[in-house]
Amino acid sequence: MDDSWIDRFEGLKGLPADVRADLARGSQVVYVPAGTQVFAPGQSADNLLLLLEGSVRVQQRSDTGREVFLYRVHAGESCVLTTACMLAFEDYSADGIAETDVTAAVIPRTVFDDLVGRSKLFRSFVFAAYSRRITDLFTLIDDIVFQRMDVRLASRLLELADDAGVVRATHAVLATELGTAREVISRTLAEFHRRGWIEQARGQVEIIGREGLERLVRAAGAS
Amino acid sequence: MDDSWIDRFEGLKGLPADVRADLARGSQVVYVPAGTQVFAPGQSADNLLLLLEGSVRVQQRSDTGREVFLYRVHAGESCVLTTACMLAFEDYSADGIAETDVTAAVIPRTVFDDLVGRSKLFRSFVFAAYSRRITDLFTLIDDIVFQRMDVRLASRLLELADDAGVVRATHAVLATELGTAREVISRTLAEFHRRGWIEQARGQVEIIGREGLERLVRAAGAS
DNA sequence: TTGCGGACGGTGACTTGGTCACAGAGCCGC
DNA sequence: GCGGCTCTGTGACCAAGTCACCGTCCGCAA
Repeated sequence: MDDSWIDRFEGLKGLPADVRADLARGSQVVYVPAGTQVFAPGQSADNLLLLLEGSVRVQQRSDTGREVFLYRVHAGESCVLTTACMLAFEDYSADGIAETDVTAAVIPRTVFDDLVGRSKLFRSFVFAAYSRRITDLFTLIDDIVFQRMDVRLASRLLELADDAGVVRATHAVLATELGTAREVISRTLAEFHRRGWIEQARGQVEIIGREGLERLVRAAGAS
Repeated sequence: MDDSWIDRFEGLKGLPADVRADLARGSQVVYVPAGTQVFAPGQSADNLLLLLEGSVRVQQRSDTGREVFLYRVHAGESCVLTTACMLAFEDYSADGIAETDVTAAVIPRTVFDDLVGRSKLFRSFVFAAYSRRITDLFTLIDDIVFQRMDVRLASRLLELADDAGVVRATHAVLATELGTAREVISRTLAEFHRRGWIEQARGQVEIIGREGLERLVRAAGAS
């Protein structure tokens, strides 16, 4: 039984041997190709996911058919918000979509519940994950309400850029990430380009004036 | 030892006698006058609050000094989001303010942790509370991003009105509730008045055309 | 009683952001 | 090289947030 993946999670390293063994035995490592819907609203979640590789985006579909990006789960993190709904036997109201190919450890409801009951350390792990997500949601709300779009876009570009400073995403994708309209992204990017901070091509943005973007973000004092 | 308050919580009624006794013994019922700051950012929460009477509003203070209303905790509910931060030993980033006089049961960290470990039912209670709050936050975000202000205001007025259809709140208060500016509230209320839905007086709004407001809310298909 | 200060509400001008409609430009398969 | 797709750009318009300022109401103290 391979349990080496457990060590990728900072909060789980110190698990006592018996708990660790039960976790390894009770869970299963799965592979999910990019684009898969990992969980969906109305489908009650029966498993806790711990991401080993890749990333999952979590978003809320609104009545009007539009979507808001809520947060992103990276490797080494857990999609912990589903657990509340899982244990409460309530339906989840958000979508989870694999952005890249994903490997994850799947922990069934019963195993999870047992571990939470038995191990204080596992409890801390779970609640710490909650804490982080919730704080994220709070700052998201704060951003949406008070932060200007250009600042939010600049900050997101810096975040999404690869080592070469290139962001591979269409305007439409960036728009849903920030919960705004495509046109707004187009206009703002045009402005960034006018200031010599970026170059644009179909489906990608290249950052050529990092300092300008960073100055803009800093001037607003956040994120 | 008076433990009758426990029965006010639907999810705790079925607790086994020993767990129930420990909960009653380990916790304490306190009285807090209106206006008290129940918890504050930067002050790590050491207790879980279960509200018996009154209500607490939870809001986030932003860097810019403004505030967003996040949610309201009513009697019979718990302020469960603090628990994550409590167990994770992280600082909470939101304010909690008693809107009315409040009586609440205070459960210290250690007792809470013990109960979560021991009782499956208590676990369900906690996670169900989480689930509800998180879903609330999701719909809040949804509202902020997609819903028109007039709809949100109408819906909030209906929610806050007492039996006589009167809402006691200044425009400024309504503004922070909805995360907008006072002027917007003033203008929107003026419009509602023009349509014969409300009467206004200093510090209060009287609903005289409930149907109009309800129709507006329904037409937008939400809340 | 009057007068003062502070809280509350109203308003106009302006900026930002979201919506709508549509047009052109790049990409791909056939 | 042609249709059909996706992606991007643009102008007009509306909704909402910001700024500046004023009038009004209320409580209170001289």
